[in-house]
This record gives sequence, structure tokens and C-alpha cells, in this order.
Amino acid sequence: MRLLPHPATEDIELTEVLRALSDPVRLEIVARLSVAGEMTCTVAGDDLGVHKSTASHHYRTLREAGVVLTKQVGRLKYMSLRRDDLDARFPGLLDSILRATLPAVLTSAEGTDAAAPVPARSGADA
Amino acid sequence: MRLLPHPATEDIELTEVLRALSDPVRLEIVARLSVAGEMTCTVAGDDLGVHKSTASHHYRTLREAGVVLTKQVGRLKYMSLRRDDLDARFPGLLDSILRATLPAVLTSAEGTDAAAPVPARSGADA
DNA sequence: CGTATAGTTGGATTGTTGTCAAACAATAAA
DNA sequence: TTTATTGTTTGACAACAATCCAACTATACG
Repeated sequence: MRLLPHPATEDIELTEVLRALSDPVRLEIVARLSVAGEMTCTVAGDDLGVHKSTASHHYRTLREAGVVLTKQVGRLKYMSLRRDDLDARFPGLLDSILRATLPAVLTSAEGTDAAAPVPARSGADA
Repeated sequence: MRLLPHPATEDIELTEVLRALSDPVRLEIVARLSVAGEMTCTVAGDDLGVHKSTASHHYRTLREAGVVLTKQVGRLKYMSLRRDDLDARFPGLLDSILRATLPAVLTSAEGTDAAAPVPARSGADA
């Protein structure tokens, strides 16, 4: 299990995060990650409408901006949102963006208490 | 008093707002506006380190993204943040960005207490 | 070993963006 | 009317970014 190179929490730049999230494809990837918790690149990039190399480029952009964490297990690479790091550095930012991105997913059910903003991280998944 | 063309509140796109705010110069302009409430372009662009035509381009970008509202009074153009519109469309987004931005911007004066929700809007707007 | 799977890299292309400089437009003031 | 002030527009240009395709690496599985 290898961890790919990522910026340290304190090195995450606001403008880079905003730029990373200003692309619809990347925003969609992030939205999926927020729901699924952790996904392989193949799953995250499924039906995105772009070539796999393009998707790979977006994974890299997200990783280098400090938005996602990527770890390699075997020949698979798992991506997950760096929720805690982002929230520590820019409190409330990711939540507000996710809320604006996934209105249907959240505002539907969910007790939505202040302690559980946005889809709770569902760590383990299928 | 003339109002320049702006996108309607419901037409403000998240990705465009994020993109608009992903530029350091524009982010600085927005930070200044959040403190001053309303400024002329000259004041907002003072000491930004870019040519005035470049600043003008940024004003336009911010306006077209729906981030700022511009009204012309005489030969002056006053810009102000579209706080209410942005907050209605993307709750909490602008605040989280300003909170992450301001400490670095107004390192002087201002209590910058963590409890205060970003500088209060000092503009004459609603 | 050979083959399939997962994802990256390099090249090419096309389009976007940030920047400056100079010319311009509109308004206010003298 | 002439001049100064404010800001925009246009053109040029270099840097960047999104995309595809093809080739590549690395791991897993027979």
C-alpha cells in the first residue's frame, strides 16, 4: 500500500483548491467521492464523458491541489476526499461547495445535524 | 446611476464563481470589497501590482461570474459584493472563502476574532 | 512466461487566460 | 471647449489547461 505524493495540510492553497474545483468534471469526481467515501479511479471516472487519460489528469490536479488523497493498493488506486485537512485549513469551504453541488442528495432526507455536515464520510464501501 | 449587466441570482454558476475566485488578484479584490463594502474600481485596484487594464479585466470577470455588482455614478464605478445573492445560491460559500482569505489580507487593525462572521457588510445595500 | 487490467505519460491540438500597452470613451472640472 | 480623471476595449503574446490518442508501466492472474 503506497501513498502518492500530496501537499501537506498547511501547504494547501486556497486558490489552488478553488481552481481545482472550478472544473465541472473535477467537481463531479469530488461529489462522487463525497458520497462513496473512497473509490478507485476507474469507478470515480466512470461515465464522466472524458477519455481515461483526461480523467487521470484530473485526478492528478485534485491530488496536487490537496483535495484528494490517493493510495495505491495492488494495481488499484483509491481516492478519497481530504475532508479533515480541508476543513482544518478552510473551515466550512468544502461543505458549502458540496451542499451547492449535491442539493438533491442532501436536502432530501438526513437529519442534517450541525455535527454531520454533508453526506457523512462513509469510509468503507462496496 | 446606471447598473451594468449582471447575471441573475439563479443564473450564477458555482464553477464560474470558484473560477473567478481562484485568481489571487481577484480574490484580493473580493477581500477588499468584503471589508470596505463598496469601492470604486480605482480604490479596489490600488496597489494590486497589475496594469489598470488588467484590473478592469478582473472586474469584468467578477461581475460576469456574479460575484460583484457594479453601478456607475458619474464617471465612477462602484463595486460591491453580491453577498445576499451568493449566500442565497451557495449558502456559506463566500463566508468560508472570506474567512480563509482575510487573515492574510488585513493583518492590520480589525480584531479578526474567530467568532465574528467575517467583516459585516458595510455597504448601503440591503 | 503471456495476457489482461488499471492507470500514467507524452505528444498534439485547440482553446482559454493573465498580462501589458496604447488607444479609446465618458464624465467632471476649469 | 479644453483638460483631467476613470475606467474599458482592442491587440498582441506567452503561459496554461482540457482533451484525445497512442504508447507505456506496473501489477495481477493463468
